[in-house]
Amino acid sequence: MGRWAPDAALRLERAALELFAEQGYAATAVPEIAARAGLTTRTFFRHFPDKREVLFLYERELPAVVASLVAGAPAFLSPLGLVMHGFEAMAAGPFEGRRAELQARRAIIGSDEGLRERELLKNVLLAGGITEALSGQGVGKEEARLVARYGVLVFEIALNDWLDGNSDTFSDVLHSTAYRMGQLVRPARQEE
Amino acid sequence: MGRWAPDAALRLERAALELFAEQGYAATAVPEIAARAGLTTRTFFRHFPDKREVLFLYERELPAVVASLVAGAPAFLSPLGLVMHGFEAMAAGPFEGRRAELQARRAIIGSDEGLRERELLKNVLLAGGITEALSGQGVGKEEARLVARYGVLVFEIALNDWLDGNSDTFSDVLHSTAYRMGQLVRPARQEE
DNA sequence: GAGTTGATGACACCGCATGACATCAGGCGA
DNA sequence: TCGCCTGATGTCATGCGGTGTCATCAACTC
Repeated sequence: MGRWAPDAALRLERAALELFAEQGYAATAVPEIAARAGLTTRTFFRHFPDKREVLFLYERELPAVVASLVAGAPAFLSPLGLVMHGFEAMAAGPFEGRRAELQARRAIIGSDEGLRERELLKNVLLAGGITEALSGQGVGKEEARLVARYGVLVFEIALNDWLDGNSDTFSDVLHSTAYRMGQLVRPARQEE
Repeated sequence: MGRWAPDAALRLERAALELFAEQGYAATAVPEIAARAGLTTRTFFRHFPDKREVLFLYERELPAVVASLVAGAPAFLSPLGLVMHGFEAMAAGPFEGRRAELQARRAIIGSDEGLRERELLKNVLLAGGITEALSGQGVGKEEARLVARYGVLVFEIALNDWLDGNSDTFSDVLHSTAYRMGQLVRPARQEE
């Protein structure tokens, strides 16, 4: 390859993030983004199915990555343990260094209801990937479904809390969120 | 009142459901819906902020209803108990008789990704209403947030499972989902 | 060097959504 | 009774989002 710059999607993403930060998401038209990236509107929609999607390029591979982490987790862990193991690896790895970048993204997403919707859908898709990975680890389908959705909920809440603050480690927030959530779901007892 | 039929939104909803069932969501244009309801396109958008929203008219009051049920729940219950109490009342009340209707709606929603997104947003809004109700019951803010999101997740999964089947009661499905979920989050142990 | 491939450009087109102004029946006070 | 006000609706214009279709053209292949 060589005729076209190979990073069209990346250029579009950068241009979009800049423009959204400068003038807001709603006030930015797709032709503007494309122009700043040196491309046309039609090409934008070849790389992204719609305008919102350009904000989620960075997590396109997330389901597959988390799924592979779950697939590589110690087999002796409980289903939920497998999921949290995968998230721990994400928290300590790809996410830890990107707090500022993720905060900027979240500010944009928070400014538009349509973007929040899309983010929720992404979470469900993430849960879908995890469900498959759990099945591959021998977890039953129904169980996998429930655990994946629960795990993603914990991850989502922890991510937001982490981005709200400035000091804690994502791993720490994830841990404490998981613990607190567990306490609330099944308060400590002697029974069973 | 008398000059205009007072149920414009309802007529639009009915027309939309009919057309979506006949020819699909994407293949139905807003002017069609408006025409069948004896109104104009512009009026459609006065009653619904966008095309998708017409499918969620029925649950417009849901957050407030559940919130009031939570607010009226026995005070000795745990936070999660309060939420599940509210959902139980919904399951045994407004939802129980509407399985067919809800199945039809869900079939439409399932056919379009944008509609699924909107449904997810509705769930988050529902969680928001529950969070406030829990706060009013003396539950701490953070705790309320977590419990509300968890409860709504259980409700969402239970609702889908109930609509998948044909025999069980929604209350039963809700109960069993809550129980199974709890087991997965904190497997039975003697500790703590 | 001729054909093929694949990303892009150019153009037309439709549906969604909104702002602005007009319309008109009923309510209400003078 | 008259006339003003209110509020839901109609009408028109406009802009943006998204897609189908065909043309273009550099690189690769044989």
